[in-house]
This record gives sequence, structure tokens and C-alpha cells, in this order.
Amino acid sequence: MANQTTPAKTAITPRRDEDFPEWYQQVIRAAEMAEPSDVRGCMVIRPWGYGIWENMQHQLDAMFRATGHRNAYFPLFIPLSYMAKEAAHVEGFAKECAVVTHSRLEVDAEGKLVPASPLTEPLVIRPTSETIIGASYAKWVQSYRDLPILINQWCNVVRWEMRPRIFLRTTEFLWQEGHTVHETEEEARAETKQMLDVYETFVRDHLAIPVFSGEKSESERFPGAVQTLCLEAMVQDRKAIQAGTSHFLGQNFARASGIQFHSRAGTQEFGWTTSWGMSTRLIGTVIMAHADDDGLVLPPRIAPTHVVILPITPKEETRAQVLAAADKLAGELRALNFFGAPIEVEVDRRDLGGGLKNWEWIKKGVPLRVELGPRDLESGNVAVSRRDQPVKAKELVPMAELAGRAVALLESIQENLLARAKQLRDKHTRVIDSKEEFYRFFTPENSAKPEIHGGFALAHWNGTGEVEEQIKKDLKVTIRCIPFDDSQNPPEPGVCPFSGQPSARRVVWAKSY
RNA sequence: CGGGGUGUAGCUUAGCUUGGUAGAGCGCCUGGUUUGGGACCAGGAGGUCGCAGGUUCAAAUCCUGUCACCCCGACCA
Repeated sequence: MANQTTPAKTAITPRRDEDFPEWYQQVIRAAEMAEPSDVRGCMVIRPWGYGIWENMQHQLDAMFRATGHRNAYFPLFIPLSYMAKEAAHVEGFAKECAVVTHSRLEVDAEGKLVPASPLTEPLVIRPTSETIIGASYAKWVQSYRDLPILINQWCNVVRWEMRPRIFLRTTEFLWQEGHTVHETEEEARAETKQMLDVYETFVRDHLAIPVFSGEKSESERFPGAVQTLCLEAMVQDRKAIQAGTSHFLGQNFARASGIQFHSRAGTQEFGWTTSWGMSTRLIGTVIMAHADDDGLVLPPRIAPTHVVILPITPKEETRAQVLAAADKLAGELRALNFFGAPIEVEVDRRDLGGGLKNWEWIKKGVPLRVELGPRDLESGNVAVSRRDQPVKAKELVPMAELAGRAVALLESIQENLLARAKQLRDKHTRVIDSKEEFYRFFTPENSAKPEIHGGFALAHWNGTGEVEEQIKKDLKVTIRCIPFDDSQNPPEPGVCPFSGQPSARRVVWAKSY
């Protein structure tokens, strides 16, 4: 009996329903995506995690280019005085800025390295780049003919967070920030909405995560913005997570940075600016949206490897044959195009137990696993397992047909993950009209160790910050977004259950990350 | 930054109340047996018990401080 080595029921312990935050960390570790570093709040992104990020980057970048944007790069350091230019902006970020105050190290009398040469003006490490990019734009913009300016930058930013969590909230993180200047308010507003739509398409079609899109209430708005648009996704513990934001900045930052131009009418006008961003946090969102108790589950479109071929070589005499067949199959698959790029195939020829190898790839979330052994050579079949299906499930596919079906299989997984996520979200999105029901919805039965509960509540709201504040205080629930008025979410006047006052439309309430 | 908890080998941990020179499982290395499923046998490497003080003949164990991490709050992509 092999009692001691009996496999755990699930590859990840604890399970999601036992301890969701701990499960999340274990998935990241088991998939070798990232790990904590010696620097507090900062993470090391390992190749598997970084490969996912690179795919996200390339795909979004293509979408930015297609909408007329170009990449550029601005400094990491922002002069302290720049930060002070926009009042609300300073207030929003001051508490989480890392500040560089010295320019060299010296050995002191005790032989210890100490900072020396204080800077005349301290430099802030960018928490975001509105101010320093604004300074450049102020120089570049003279006339309406210079507009619009449509620039994006991929970079790291630093926000000194109190409670870091890998991918979700780290002190340093990677992101993309778009910064645009427009001649008119309408144009800038259209840009803000357009980029939100780009994000929504990306998150839904590439990451297989459905979202609510809408506007933030005043209390949740980006510091200095006139309007903040957002996407809100539901993950498997039914909390909301923001999956991208787009800000209409009005003329606030243009005034602060002096972005002015001669208009068609010959007058001097301030530009209308926008900014929009998404970050490595989306990797955490993908994990929490799709991963299961056996590890990561990757939407094929962002998987660093789409197909892993597992050669089974029980007998030395058939080994070479099996490996050759595996390589041949890999070659056929690599010639295929999935979603604009070659299918990424890995042949795992490591001399490990078959089960061990298999589990590694399950934990990494590779969409398709293909087992190929001597018996398959004879029968002409391979066993194909989909990561969106139970681990033991496999389908025998004639080897000659696999290449013909691979793309469809990947597409099917992609669709299934989206459908599954949508189902989860819809199941836990509830229209609520009474305060009692609302409070019940968001209150766990076991307060000592809260079980997974709640979800999204669609409830009326009188539009005041007081109601928001009260509910946040009572339940830790906030307005995640005020949906746009469109055919999908038509406005529906009603009564705010918290104040009894009239409400123009339902808004989305949830606990959030 | 407040409240709670935890720090012992790469990971999970026993030992701590009742001080007496550090134990296990997984993983790792070597050899062998295996091989359609997270294999088995034998041997082996790996720990200044988070760190710094203190009490003591003696500290993983008691005391003080400190750091890190986790959970809950305040803040946020």
C-alpha cells in the first residue's frame, strides 16, 4: 500500500471553497507563474507568468495600433514639483509615492553604505505618468493641427501599497498607460469610451471574462479625472475586480501642465486629455476567474503554450519511434495558425513518470494535452485532454486528424471558458429592491470564517455619497459601476431602497478587490 | 498604520505548556527495479529553529525588542 503517497484529491490545497485567498497563492506557486521577492511588496514574475503577460501585451498593443496609437517612453522619475501641479491628483497619490532623495552611496566611518549627495529636488518614482507626459505634451502642442496626440507607454509603476498581494496589488507592477490630447471635449470623451471598448473586447474575447462596463461614482474616480469609465469582472469568490479603466480628464491636467493650442478660431485653448490603463493585475483576474482546484486554467489565446505533447515511452525499444511521432505531430501543429500566430507546442521528453509530467502541465493550465504512446502508434490514435474538462477525461483522436481539429479545439476551450464565467456571473448577479434583502445577500452565514457568498447586486441608488459611505461601512460593499444607458442595460427609474428617494437607474454593487 | 495570527531543510510540518546538544513526510542527489498515469527499494545531501539582545551551567522551547509573511480593517490598478 502506498498510503503516504496517495495523490491528493486535488492538485491544489486548499480548495477554492476552503480558503480562496490561500488557494489563489498556491495556484500561482504550483504553476510557477511568480513568487514573492526579498523586496517587500514586489514580485518576481517567472517565465510562465511573464509569457502570459507578453501575450496580453502583444494582443492589446495591436489593438492600440489599430486605433491609431503609437508607443513611446517617458522617464521613471518625476520631479517632485510636477506632482504638485494637479491638486486632486496629488491628494490621491501622495500617500503611496516612493521618493528618491540621494544620488550616490558612500562608505561611512563604520564601513556601512549610506546614501550621500542629496538631490536638490527629490524625484518621485512614477505612480502614473500624467504629469511628466503632460510636460512633454505642453511642448509638442502649439496648434490644433498638432492634435490629436495618441500615445501609449508600456512600463512599470510604483505605488507604495500597505497590503500587497501577488499580481493583484504589488508595490511595483507592470502596466500600460495611454495618454491622449484632443481638440474638443467630444473627441476626448469619444476616445475615453473607445478605449474602454477596446479593453472590453480584449477582456471578453481574449481573456474569456465577461464584464459590466460603466462609469465610476465620484468616490471611486481617478484622482483628477472628470469621469472614470471601468470594466468590472466577477471572479470565483464572487467579488468584483476592476479589469481596466479609462479616464476623461477634461482640461484639468492640460491646465496643470500648460497644454495649450491655437484653435481654428484663433483663440488660445487648453487641450482635452484622456488616460487609460490596464496592468499585470489582469493576470490575477484570469487566475481567479478560470483556475480550478487542480491549478491554473488558461484561455488559449493568452497561453504561452497551447499544446503539450506527452510521449509515453514504457519500453526502450519503442522509445525512439514514439518520440519521432511526437516530433512529427508537433511539427504539424506548429504549422497551424491560431488567432494570428503559430500554435505553440511543447514536446515534453523529460524522463519523468508519465503521471508526474501530466500533472505539471495541468497545474500550469495548458489548454490541450496530447498523450502519445506505443499503443497509439499501432492504433493511430492519440489521447487528447482539454484543460477545461475534468483531468481524467480524454478523447481518442486519430493522429492524422489532430492537426485538422486543433484550432477548433482551442477555440472551443476559449468559448467554453467565457460561457462558464458568464454563467457564474449571471448566477450570482441579483436584482435587489429591498434594503433587508441587500444586507442579507452580502452577509455571510458564518461570520467567523466567511464562506463564499454574495455577488453582484443590481439595486437602485439615489446618487449620493452618503448612501455609498453607509453601505461601505456596514457591508464593505461599494458601487462597482454605473452601467451605461444602452439597449443591454436600459435605464429603469425606481426607488433607492436605502433612502426611499428616486433613482434614475440600477447600479452594480459588490465587494471588491 | 491599527487588531489578530504565524515564523523550525526547497515545501508541509512535529517538538515549545513541563529548557538538556533538531525529527518526519514530500521534493532533491546516487544506484537499482519500474513505466498509459502524480511509482517502488536502498543509500545520501540539506537546518547557526526569522533576526538581535536577555535569563540560565544549558534556549527552537522562557523574557524583551525587531523584521517578515498571512488574515481582518483604513487605502488602492
